Parts: sequence; C-alpha cells; structure tokens
Amino acid sequence: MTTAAAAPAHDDAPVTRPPGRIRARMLAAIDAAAIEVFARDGYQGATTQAIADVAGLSKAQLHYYIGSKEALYQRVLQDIVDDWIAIFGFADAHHGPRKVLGDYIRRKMLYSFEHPARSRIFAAETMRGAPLLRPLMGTSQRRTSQAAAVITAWIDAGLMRPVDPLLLLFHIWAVTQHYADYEHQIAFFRGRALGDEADRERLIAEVTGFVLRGAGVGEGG
Amino acid sequence: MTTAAAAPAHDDAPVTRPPGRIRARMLAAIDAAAIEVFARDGYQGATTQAIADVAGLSKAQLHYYIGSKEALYQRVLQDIVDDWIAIFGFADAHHGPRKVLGDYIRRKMLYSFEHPARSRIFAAETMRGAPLLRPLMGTSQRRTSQAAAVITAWIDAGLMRPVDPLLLLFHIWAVTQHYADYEHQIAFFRGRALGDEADRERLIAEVTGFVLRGAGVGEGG
DNA sequence: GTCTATACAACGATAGAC
DNA sequence: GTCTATCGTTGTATAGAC
Repeated sequence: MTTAAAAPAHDDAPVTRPPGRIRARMLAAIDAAAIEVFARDGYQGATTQAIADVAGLSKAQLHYYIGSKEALYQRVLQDIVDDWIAIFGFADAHHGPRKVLGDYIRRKMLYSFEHPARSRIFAAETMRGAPLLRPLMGTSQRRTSQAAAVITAWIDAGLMRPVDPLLLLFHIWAVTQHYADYEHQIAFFRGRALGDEADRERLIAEVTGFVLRGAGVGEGG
Repeated sequence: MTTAAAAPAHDDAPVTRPPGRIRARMLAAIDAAAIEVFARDGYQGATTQAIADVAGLSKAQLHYYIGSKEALYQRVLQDIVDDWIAIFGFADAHHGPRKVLGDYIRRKMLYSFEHPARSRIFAAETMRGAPLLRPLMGTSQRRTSQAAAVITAWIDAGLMRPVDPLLLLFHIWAVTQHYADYEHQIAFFRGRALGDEADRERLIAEVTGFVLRGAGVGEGG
C-alpha cells in the first residue's frame, strides 16, 4: 500500500501525493455544479455542457470524470437520500411527539433553507416516477414504517390525535419541503426572499405550531 | 358574421365547416400530450419529438401547429394558471373559515387527484425560478392578497387562531399539491396507488381536519 | 391550410494525443 | 492520469411541396 518512493520531508511540501488529489477536488466541484443544474433543469433537461460550465471545466473534461450523465445523477441522488436518512430520526420516541416531531420539523426546515436545490432534485425525480430513485429508497421505506409505528404508539398512549400516521408524515414532508421546492413562489408572494436567522426561526415556529396542532399534540405531548 | 354561402340542409352533414376544424382537434391532442410530457420531463427536458409521439403526429407536423416549443409551453402554463384562479375562491367569506377553507381544500385535492400532471408542471416551473410563469401571476397575486385579508378578518373576529395568513395559504397549497406532485412517493409508501372514491374522500377528510386544526378553526368557525 | 424533406446547432460520449 | 479533437445522434425549426 506504499504510494511511492520516499521524498524530502518538507512540511510545506507533502511527501506523498494521495492518489487522485486533483480528481477529488474536481469531483467536489462537479457535484456542486451538478446539484445546481439538475435542480434547475431536471435530469433530462440538464446538459453536461451546462454542468461543465458551472464547474469551470470543458465538457470533455467533465465526461472524463463522471463516466456518464446518468452515473453523475445517480451519485447526486444517493447523496440526497443519505441526507434524508441522516435527518430522519424517531429513535428517541420516549421523548414524546412534541419534542420528536418538533426537532424533526426543525431539521427538515433547516435543510430546506440550506439545501433547497437538493430538495428540488428529489422532488423532480419523484414527479417523473422516480425511476432512478426508487432502488435507493429501501432504507427510507423501513425508517418510515418504523416512524409510523412510533406515531401509532403515541396515539395509543393518548399523546396525540388518532391521525393516520403515514399521512401525518406526508404532511410534514409537504409543508417543510414546500419552503425549498416553492422558495421562489414564497419569495414572490411575500415580496422578499427567505430572510435572515430571525425570519427563519419565525417560519420554523409557525410550521411547528401548525403541524403539532394539526396532529393534535397537546401541551403534555 | 356569415360563415359561407348557404348549402343543403341535411342534419347529418354540417352545412358550414368552421375554419380550422382539423386544427382545433389537433391542438386539443397536442395540449394533452404536452401536459403529459412537460410534467414528466420538465420544460428543458421535454422534446418536441416526445410530444409528437404521444399526440400521434410527426415532429414536423407538430411544429407546424405549435409555432415553437416555448409558445406551446406558455399556452399550457396559461391554462394551468386559469385553473388555479378558477379553483381559488374566498368570495363567500361570510360563511366563515370552516366552510370556506374546507371547500377550497376539497377543490384543491380534487384537482390534485384529477390533474396531477398540471400541478407538477406548475411545481417544476416554480422550482426553476418561474421565468415564464411569473408574468402570468398578476391575478393570482391579487387574489392571494385578498384571501390573506379575509383570513386576517376571521382572526380579528375570533374565528380562528392568529396564524400568519400568507403562511397558512402556503401550508394549504403545500399539503394539497403534495398529493399531485409526490403521487408516486405516496403510492410507494402506502403500497398502493391513490385509490377509489372512498379512499380519496378519506384523504380529503384527513387533510381538511389537519389544516383546520392547524389553523385553530374551532367548532363554531 | 396541411404536411414532408431537410437544415444546422447542440447533445452525450470517446478514441487517442499528451 | 489528464485532457483535446472529433464522432454519431438527436435537438428545434423551416423552406417549400402538396
């Protein structure tokens, strides 16, 4: 596993060059560019030329690194699914619906604010039938079933209303993701862009209150 | 306003042929095909070839009727905005939030069930910054402001909670449109497609209850 | 008015130079 | 390993035949 013959030990000049150092930097830039372009134009609409332009490479250069447009897209999708799973979390069910749902809503809202492009890619892929996303959703499906079971338990314990657990999750996703997917419409109707920290906190509070009341989570939940 | 010189008066053989009869039939087929393809592939991703295939025409034939891909897309967008405005309705404000919001939610849900493709086109156009939709949104913006004022009046009358009126509208749109835009995901997690009349009524009831509780509309609202 | 043959630009991708 | 020159295909659109 030696990388190369040894070399002088200057601190400012790394002795060994990790394989694909340029590659790693390139791929990071490419991923960022791909997310931006796929979010704006969709999978079919995005061109490798546009992604190359945003990443600052020639189209041919890009193709060398990505293999194919579909492979690049799949990588991006996988990253987004990983985010989705990382944010999802009903493990601490014993804290009750107010805390668990509230925290989840906050994480989803922050994700919508910070990574709207990723949310839009997920939305667009779902809208076209999710042909490339579906095979990556196994874990998401299991986690969703588990979360639904947790909600059912809360209902049985009298901590919230007997809403349909799965539909409640849909509604949470709908409202929180709306702030990413429809960001432009929201800015249009509000007359200003999604604003500073304080504004975001207001939105999170409003959404949280709306959902918890909708789910019938009382003061004691 | 005479259409042509007179002709025999057989009932089963129209005397005059309205100008562009073939054209009207073609345009109807083209619109339906365009909605399907734009919804699946987005504006950039949709090809005139694909639309022509679905409509059952040659690509060149299609181009004769549509002028350009952008013109076709704009026409579809205008139709969708017209739908949006027709469904929106807060004129009967005196009936109170329970009835007005409930009826509106029902109309939105039925639209999501019956025209998911149209909802998706609207979503995709919004996600990419709505460059071609924005100029068509003047009326929608006015109606939205009026609706927000109505909600404010309800709040002042103590008929519902002091939620942010605009955000409440966003949340209604988010939840109802979710059943169109994320239809495939919903089917995936529920393990079955959006079902029959009874299933749809259940979903409408669940969404309506969720929103009205979230808005703090009491029994008397 | 309707449709076919065709133009030419942009697409994703790769063989081969460096 | 990296990148450039170039390929074959498909894209939107139109001139001109019917």
